[in-house]
Amino acid sequence: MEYKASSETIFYQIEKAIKQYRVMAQGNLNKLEYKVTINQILLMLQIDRNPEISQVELAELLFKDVASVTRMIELLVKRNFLLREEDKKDRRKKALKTTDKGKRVLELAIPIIKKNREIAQNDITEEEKEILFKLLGKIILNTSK
Amino acid sequence: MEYKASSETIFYQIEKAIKQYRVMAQGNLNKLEYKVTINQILLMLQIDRNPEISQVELAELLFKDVASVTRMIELLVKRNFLLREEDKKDRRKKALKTTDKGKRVLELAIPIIKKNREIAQNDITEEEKEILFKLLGKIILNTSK
DNA sequence: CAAATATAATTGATATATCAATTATATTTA
DNA sequence: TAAATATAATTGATATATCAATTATATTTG
Repeated sequence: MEYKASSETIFYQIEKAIKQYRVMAQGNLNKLEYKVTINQILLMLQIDRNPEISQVELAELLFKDVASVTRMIELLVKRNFLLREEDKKDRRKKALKTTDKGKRVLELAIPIIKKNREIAQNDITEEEKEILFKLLGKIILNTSK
Repeated sequence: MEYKASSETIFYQIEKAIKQYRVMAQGNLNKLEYKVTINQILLMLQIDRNPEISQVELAELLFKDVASVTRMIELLVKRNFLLREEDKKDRRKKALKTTDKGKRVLELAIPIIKKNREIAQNDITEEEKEILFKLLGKIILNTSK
C-alpha cells in the first residue's frame, strides 16, 4: 500500500515541534527550586486568576481529562500548592485556591514560561505568527466533530 | 505579573490542533474490529517497513521514551501483532517483525490514517502546507538543544 | 588483551491519559 | 413535588510518559 512517509506530513512536524517545545520548556522550569511541571503551573495559573473555575472547565482549557485534573489537583493539594474545599453554592463542585506557596512558585515560573515562548518564537514575525495561528485554526475546524 | 493569555499563543493553538487531531483520528480508528491506537499502528508500520530498526530508533521516530517503546512492544507481542526475538548480529538488540495479524490490521488501518490526514488538511493548499511546515521548522530549530 | 566506556533494552517508581463506572448533588420534567 | 435527567467530581483499571537505575553485550582505549 502506497503511503506517505510520516515524517513528511504536517502532523509529524506539529508533533515534533510541540514535543521539542515541551522538553525545552520543562528543562528551563527544572532550574527552579520547586519540582513542578509546565502543566502544573498552567493549572495553578488558571485557578489563581479565576478561583471560581470548575475542574471540568480546567480540563477543557488544558486539553485534559477530568480524571487527570482530579489527580493533578490531588497532588498539588498534598504538596501544599493548592487548597481544595467544598463549594458553598454548588456542593458538587470544589472551591480551589492557590496557597502562598503556590503563588510563590507561580511568580517564579511565569517569567520562565514567557522566556520559553520567546525562545521558541525567535525570528518568527508577527505576520508569520498570524498565518501559523490561522492555518492551525483550519485544522482545528476540520477536526472538530 | 502581566502575562499573555495562553489561549492567544501559537503554542496553545498547536496543542489544540494536535489534541483534536488525535481524538478525531483515534475515533475513526476505533471503527476497526481490532482495538488499537494510532501510536501502535505507527509503531508497527515502522517495523513492518524496516525490520532492522532498533527500539532506540523507534523511540526517536515516534517521539517517545525507549521505556515506553519497550512496553508498547510488549503489549503488541502479547496480543500477537508483533514477534520479538534476539538479534543474531547484535545480541543487545531485539529483532522485531509484524505477524500476519499485525500485517492485517495495518492493511485496514492505513487507509483510515490517510483519510484522517485528508480530513484534517481539508481546504489547506499545498502552498499553505509548505508555509506551515516551514514555520514549525523554525520552532523546531529554536527549541533544539 | 583487559579495563573502561558506550549502547540497547529492560525494570521500577511515580505521574498522567483514557475510558468506564460510581457517587453526590442540581436541575428539569411529568 | 417526585421521578427522571444532567452535571461535577471521584475512583478503578490499564496504558503511556518520564526519569533513574540496572543488565547484558559491544566497542574503544590504554
